[in-house]
Amino acid sequence: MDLDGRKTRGKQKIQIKKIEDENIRLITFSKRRSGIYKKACELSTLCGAQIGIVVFSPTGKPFSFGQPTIMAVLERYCNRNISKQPLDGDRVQQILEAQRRERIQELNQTLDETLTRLMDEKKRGKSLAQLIKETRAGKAARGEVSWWEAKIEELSPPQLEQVSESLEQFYGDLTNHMNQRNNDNQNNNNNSNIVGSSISSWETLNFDFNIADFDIGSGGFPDNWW
Amino acid sequence: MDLDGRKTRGKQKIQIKKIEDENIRLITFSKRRSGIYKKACELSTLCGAQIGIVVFSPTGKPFSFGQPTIMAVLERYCNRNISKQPLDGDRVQQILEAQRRERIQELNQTLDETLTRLMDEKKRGKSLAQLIKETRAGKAARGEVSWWEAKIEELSPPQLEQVSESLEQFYGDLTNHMNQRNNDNQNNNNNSNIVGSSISSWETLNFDFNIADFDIGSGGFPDNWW
DNA sequence: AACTATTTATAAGT
DNA sequence: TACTTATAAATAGTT
Repeated sequence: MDLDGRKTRGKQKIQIKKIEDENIRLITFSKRRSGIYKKACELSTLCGAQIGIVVFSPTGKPFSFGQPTIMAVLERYCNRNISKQPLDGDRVQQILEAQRRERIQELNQTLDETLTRLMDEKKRGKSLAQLIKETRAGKAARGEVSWWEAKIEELSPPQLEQVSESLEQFYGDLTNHMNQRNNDNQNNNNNSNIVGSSISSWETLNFDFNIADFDIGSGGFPDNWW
Repeated sequence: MDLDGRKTRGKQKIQIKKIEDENIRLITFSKRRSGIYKKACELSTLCGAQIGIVVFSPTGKPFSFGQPTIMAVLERYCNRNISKQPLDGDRVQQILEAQRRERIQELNQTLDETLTRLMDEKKRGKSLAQLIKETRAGKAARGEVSWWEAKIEELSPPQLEQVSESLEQFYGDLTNHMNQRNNDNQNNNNNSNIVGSSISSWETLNFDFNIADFDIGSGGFPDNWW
């Protein structure tokens, strides 16, 4: 490495992708976590903003930063300012659970209705493929959006929200399905236990980018665009 | 202000203390919040770390960033806090966590690489449709699975978990992206206040069932086919 | 942890 | 809100 005179090569540009070397990864994690904390602290001071950060290391160890405290920020975020006790993860957890369940339940109902309608049509002898096409066409005609055909940039914020919710539902249902086949994941530390769902037998499900709509702007995209 | 020839004075050093001018404070908040999100995103990608950030603006508006989603991170964090689990089990837990994240990261890396390659090829004038088909064919030949073409029933539980996680990531990115465009959705009872994302240039993204794969077996399909 | 040469973030201006 | 510019700050690779 020809440094001709210089002591080091200084900071080198790196690609934003997973660091394969475990040692370097851990060091980088440490350095950058500190950097983010510092930025968070400055933001808080400069702007009088509360901020909370939770981060899990590559080995799964939890870290957090909070101004004034992580729990104060999380509780405020969860709309329960229980200003007395700054420590009650249980409470936060309960609120999160409740909110999520509510949302998922709503979404499942919507899905149920849609599918019930499809099944009714099916009994009248139409092919499913045809029905799905029609459903999609109908939605399009009414300006509605199905999560599987969202054109992100063209959507209004409310529509985006619909897409987002549908995706969440889809995710919840997938998780549910997964746990049906796989009833030995009783770890109490992850999000595997989502409510009962309308979906109980996906045959085959296939996603596909609609290529025509996937065009890229002239400027390329940043390192971390995904 | 004597700039003698220079167009601006560039970045000036500032004291880290509360910015009194309200306009500047708000602008600074916005810029620095974005900066922190970007750092968080990079940390996540580089190190395979989950990270969640909650921040309240000077005016009290909540914002958040999450990888894969703010809720997932907070739930994970809170679960850990409430379950003062056996300490020796803790170590095992960490290892399992780490392994799980490895798989997820691999999957996402594959997706990254695929999409990066697609973008590169696109610049060289090939149609994206053709390229994605080729990519999918290649993966199929190697027995690999992309989340957008998962055939649920054929997947092993670990694979299902990968798909699930990728979907969650996708959902998180979508939500982040969505709120980047939509910073006036302040309903404090849902996940609407998320901003900043790893995704910064989805032009248009489109999902589509691949109808051919969506066919039903000869005997029709069960009551609860979905 | 410390050191530097670079890259990256950003304050101020437009 | 987005872009520009010059400078301050963060950090990759190394010791």
